[in-house]
Amino acid sequence: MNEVRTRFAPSPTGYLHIGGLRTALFTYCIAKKVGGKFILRIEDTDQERYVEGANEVIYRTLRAVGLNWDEGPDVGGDFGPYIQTERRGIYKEYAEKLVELGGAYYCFCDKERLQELKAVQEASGVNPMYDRHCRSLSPEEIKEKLDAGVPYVIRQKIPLDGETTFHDVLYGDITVENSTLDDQILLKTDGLPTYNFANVVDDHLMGITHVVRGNEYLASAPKYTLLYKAFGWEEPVYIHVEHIMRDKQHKLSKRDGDASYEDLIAKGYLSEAIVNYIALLGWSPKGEREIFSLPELIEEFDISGLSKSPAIFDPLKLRAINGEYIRMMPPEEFAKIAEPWIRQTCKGDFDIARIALLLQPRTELLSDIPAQVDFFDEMPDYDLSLYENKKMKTDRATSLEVLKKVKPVLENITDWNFDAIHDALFNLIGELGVKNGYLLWPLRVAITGKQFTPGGAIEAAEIIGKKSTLERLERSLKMLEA
RNA sequence: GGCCCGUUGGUCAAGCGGCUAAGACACCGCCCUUUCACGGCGGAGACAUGAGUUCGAUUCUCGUACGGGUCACCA
Repeated sequence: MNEVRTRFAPSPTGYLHIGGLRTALFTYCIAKKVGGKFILRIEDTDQERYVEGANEVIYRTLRAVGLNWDEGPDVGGDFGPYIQTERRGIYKEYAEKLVELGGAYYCFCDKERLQELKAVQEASGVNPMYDRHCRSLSPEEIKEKLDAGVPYVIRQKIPLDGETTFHDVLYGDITVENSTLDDQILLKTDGLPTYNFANVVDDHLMGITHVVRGNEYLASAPKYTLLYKAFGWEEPVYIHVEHIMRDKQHKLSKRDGDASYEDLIAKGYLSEAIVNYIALLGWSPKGEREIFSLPELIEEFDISGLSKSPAIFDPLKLRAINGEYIRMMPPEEFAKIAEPWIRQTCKGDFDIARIALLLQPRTELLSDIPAQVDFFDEMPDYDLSLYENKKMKTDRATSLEVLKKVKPVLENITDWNFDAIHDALFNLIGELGVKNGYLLWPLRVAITGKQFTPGGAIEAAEIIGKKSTLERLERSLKMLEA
């Protein structure tokens, strides 16, 4: 009856890929669904790839989406430290222990020898593998080299024959011949562990019960099983998830421009929509609903819904989900987040809340906004063909005629508001005995200069005000008369 | 190349031996409507392929094709 403990263990590269974020999300859900703990561990054993400030990117992103960790570098916990470089002594200790247990051995081969070996193997068409040169060194030889300070690594001692079965929740049992497994390096010359070793040690020491990780680790998984066996430790439950792809051939990568959470936010996607969408990539809920908040996701999440095949990232679907989230927002909240986007192309003194209200049902992506509101400040130049509309039965001549009649009606409105404009215009429509669109279509064109606008003629007139409406109308009238 | 894994409409996907093979996005049509959206209704579109097992295969087994992963003192 152990407590469920899961971890997200990113490397600080300064960039949180949405595939990684999705892994974190699944990991988080597994723990939270049963009231377990979610742990953050930084895997920074690669000194050469260290990036300044990268940890903050990870913290910031996870917090922004609501994946709060119970234990981690900055919040502490009983199983720390949670940054691998601060645990270096631990790995050395366990590597040496494994040597004693017979599961590992010292290796003094230098890189040159290894390189040569590899070259020869490749040339002869053999799979490159360490030739186990140091595996049979005598204790005396080892001691001698150690005392002499010869640089060394510690390698895993893979059984020479037999086979190893590794179990994954999604893939079931995967059995491989031990002879195909390399005596991989566990502890590097610099005293730091390799990923494969650090993972096993840390997961065990931190009491991790479930591991969700990318499919790229599936091939090395049997070596983990061997490591756990050699230590006499119990293996966690493993769940390997497939990659998020750009297309059938390529993984979604940094250079695609929308592979990271921050890229997406910059493009105007909502945090909640991103989380919701990526959850749906490679996982499917039981029912037909697909809009879930994070708490709902936790409730709904089930490992059995995970998929074994790669999923292509579809910006269009994300966009649609984003639109759903926008429509679900309280209008005031939408107005708040929309304002900076509106202000990009609409600087004038307008009723922003009113504009936001019109925008809300027609915005899927916040970055769509600027182009929608660029006519408020100033009417763009437009082509007179906009007046021609088959369905409204309008053309330049009918438009000119009707707009001439509209002008005095609008001039007579004293209290400029939606209802007043609406009533005045519909009065006129009644008098003329025409269809609404016959009058309203040309009017909208005349004062906005656009084919599509958020809202119709009345809304546009209301927002830009009486003075501007009449000026624009006058200008359009002149264009039509010319 | 060796080893491992995958393959249902354009995309995400449900399905777990018997179904007219769900649903969503995208697409098309209609309705609503002062444009565009929103909303509503409807439509087109899929089990990679060949054997085998079975009364019956999308579902199980094997082969083939295609795709991916992995073969580092990177994670």
